[in-house]
Amino acid sequence: MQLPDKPTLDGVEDRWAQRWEEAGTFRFDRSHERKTVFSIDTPPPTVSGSLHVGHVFSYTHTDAIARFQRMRGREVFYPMGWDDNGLPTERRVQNHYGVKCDPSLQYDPDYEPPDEPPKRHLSISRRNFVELCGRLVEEDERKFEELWRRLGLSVDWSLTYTTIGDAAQRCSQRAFLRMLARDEAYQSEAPTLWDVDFRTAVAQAELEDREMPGAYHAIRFAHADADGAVVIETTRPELLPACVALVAHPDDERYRALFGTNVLTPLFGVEVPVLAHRLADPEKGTGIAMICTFGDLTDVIWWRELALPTRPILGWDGRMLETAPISLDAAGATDNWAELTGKTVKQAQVRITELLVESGHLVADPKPITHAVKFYERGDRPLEIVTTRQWYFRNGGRDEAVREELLARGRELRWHPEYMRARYESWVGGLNGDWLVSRQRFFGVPVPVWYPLDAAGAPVYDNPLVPDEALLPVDPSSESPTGYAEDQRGEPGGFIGDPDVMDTWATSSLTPEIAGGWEDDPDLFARVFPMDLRPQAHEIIRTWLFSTIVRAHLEFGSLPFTDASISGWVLDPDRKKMSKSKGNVVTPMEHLVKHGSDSVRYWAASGRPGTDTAFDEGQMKVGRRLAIKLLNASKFALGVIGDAPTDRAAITEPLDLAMLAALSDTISDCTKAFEIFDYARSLERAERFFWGFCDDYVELVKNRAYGAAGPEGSDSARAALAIALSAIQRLFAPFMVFVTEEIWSWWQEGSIHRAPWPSTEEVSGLEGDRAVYLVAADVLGEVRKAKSDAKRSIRHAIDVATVVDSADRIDALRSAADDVKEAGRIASLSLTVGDNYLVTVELADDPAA
RNA sequence: GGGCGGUUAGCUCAGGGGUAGAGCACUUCCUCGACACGGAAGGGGUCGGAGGUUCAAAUCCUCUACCGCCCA
Repeated sequence: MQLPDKPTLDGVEDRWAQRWEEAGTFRFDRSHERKTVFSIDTPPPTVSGSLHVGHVFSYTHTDAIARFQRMRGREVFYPMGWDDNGLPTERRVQNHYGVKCDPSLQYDPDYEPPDEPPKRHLSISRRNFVELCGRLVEEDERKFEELWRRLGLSVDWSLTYTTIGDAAQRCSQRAFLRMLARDEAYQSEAPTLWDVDFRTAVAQAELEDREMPGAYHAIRFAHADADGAVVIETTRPELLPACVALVAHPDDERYRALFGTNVLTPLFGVEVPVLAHRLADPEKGTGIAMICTFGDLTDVIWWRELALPTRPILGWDGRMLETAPISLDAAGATDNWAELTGKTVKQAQVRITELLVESGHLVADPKPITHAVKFYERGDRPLEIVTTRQWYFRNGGRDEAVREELLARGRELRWHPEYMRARYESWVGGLNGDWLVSRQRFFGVPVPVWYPLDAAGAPVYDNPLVPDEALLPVDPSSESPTGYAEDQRGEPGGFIGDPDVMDTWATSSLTPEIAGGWEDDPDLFARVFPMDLRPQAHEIIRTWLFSTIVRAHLEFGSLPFTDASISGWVLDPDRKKMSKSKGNVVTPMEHLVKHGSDSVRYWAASGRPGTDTAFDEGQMKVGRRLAIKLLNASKFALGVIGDAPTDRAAITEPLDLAMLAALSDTISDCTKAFEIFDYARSLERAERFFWGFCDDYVELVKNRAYGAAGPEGSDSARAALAIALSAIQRLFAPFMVFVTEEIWSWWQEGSIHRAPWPSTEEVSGLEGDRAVYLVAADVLGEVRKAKSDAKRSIRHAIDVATVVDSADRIDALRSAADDVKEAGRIASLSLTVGDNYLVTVELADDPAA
């Protein structure tokens, strides 16, 4: 045993992180069978910028569970992944280097970005752009790894994967091709939600509603074959040239007579029908609406169900097209159209409103309103709807049977906490279409198909050319399909590559398959899949969790993991969600340095599963205090235990046996809590026992342990202390990973993180009457209180202490009377049976008597 | 509009039929053979509100208010 003179927390993080790496403490041993493995489907953090304290929070929860399982004897498969593919990285690269991607440019192998990002972004080729993305994410990933190591995550760093790496691309493309072969992936040319800034399609899962100001514009449409007019109200007058019909509710008496008649659009004089449809809301505006292709998702439904023509007016860049989709024969129509072309939606709205005023078609001033508008969650402007060819995965959004199967998977999965299941169910229940997976972006996994070109040079989309799985990953924009030469690219009779990449979720929904080496390493895959645990935050249940279940269900007919543990958010001290835009984001490293990693972990582990938790430095200080207490209490207890061997058979004192009974209860509580992934409860139980152990038990027995009552009493106390201390250190090991390793190293061989989790077996047969510990602690507390009330030192001697209590408790106390007297410096202890618990104390005149 | 969670001490939160708890903050005291990066003690709450079940409700049930989130 080697005890430091002055124990300290200084430097424990660096010292032990390095030892763990050298010793391979957390290396996954793949020789274990599936049933002894505990595999974790780690969330790959998005590598675009910096980690924030919310990451530290949730990853600490997972790490505590990983360490518990490891100590319980499971071989833990705990990889780290980096989600580097996708838009966040592209955006970061654009800003960091001041560049933008132009796929029409040629690759420059010697390209170097400017030292200072220029104000006006430089256009570079797709391949150069992707290379810059790769360079930047490598830097970010190094910083992330440094932080994770400092935090003490027990990750096996040799298993690290990235979502843009070859293995992930191969996995993602393979899964795509298999879905294509099973007709679970398909193409469709259809109206699609579109972000005009990113110029890409967006999926339902990536939408959010934002309350935005708008205005109802009341616009008069003249009847085509009769006098008079009908007034509609719209928030989007700029879509007037895209109008294909007016619509009212079939039961709406006001408009019934108009159904089947035609009206003329103002400014453009296009004849459109007045139709009936149940989705027209009589309460909204004037109760009659114009249908445009396309203003919103209801327009899409109307367009489809009423079989209306398509009149697109918006380009992919969100500006009004050059070519009108309508005849411009009507008077003034050509001029009016010319006023709009090239304008953004916003500019067009202003101009068309002016034109409507001039022409007298705007019947009232616009009425300002606030309404929910759909945005891409990362976007800055409202989504538009444009018609494009896209790839979709069937996810139950259009198929009731598949939806039911996925709901059944949600019920099969064990959720922690249980109530999070409701989020999954409401999301799956509300799906309104299949999963749109193609993105018109660059830094992602390419859609692995080509299209043959017919004799006229037009792509034959119905007959895509697919690569052999052995050739994956492929990049169709730089590689040619089997049977074609590169010089046939773009030529009639040749081919073109699909220019799109897949949605980042289309790849990250395969993290269990990527990390587990699906098809690349079948032996590994069989040992880790389905995973035992998916830890993640609640905000991505609809995206990551759901999509992962979809993929595993379709590919394997199983869940991708059996348990999901859902972490909450970190809120700022005012209980607001932390976000970059609010400027209240806390960067973790400074707190790891300031308070110590164990202290920050303690704060994180105090957050109950699923519960949003306020960022609280106070709680970190408590963690710091706990770490120091562990240090000092261990040093002291080990000093008392000494180098002489201890023998559990020597534990005969009732107080020692009572303490061990309480320890047994604690071990049992902590274990049960961890088994249901309630790390916070486990920590709280361990902590409660530990403080009582220090305040009461150690105080009660230290004199006896030093030999005040002879060798037998000392041996009993020393052996009990050794058993308890060992268990305490291990109970805290999943949380206070550095300090527990430190104190374990003073007297034990090997890492505490590979030591067995405490078991009630360790104290079996040693559980005495719990009441002895309880009563002794109660009385000692009364004695302390008496001294404190009298403003005397805790060491002040007592002439006589009298305890009145029930017969049972007096009996229990009698068996620990000598320890109570020693700890309280009580000369005479008088025990009386009575109805009302009472402790009275007579302080000695001489404090040291 | 439907659903989920929350409301307990000044603050942050635990507890989930049997005497209201912890930490922080506050007050007072204590250097005592681990611990001043400490320790002890104390003050402080009609457990959001109203009904109900029960010998007994912070806890179970119903309604309700407010906060947050999910979905439409």
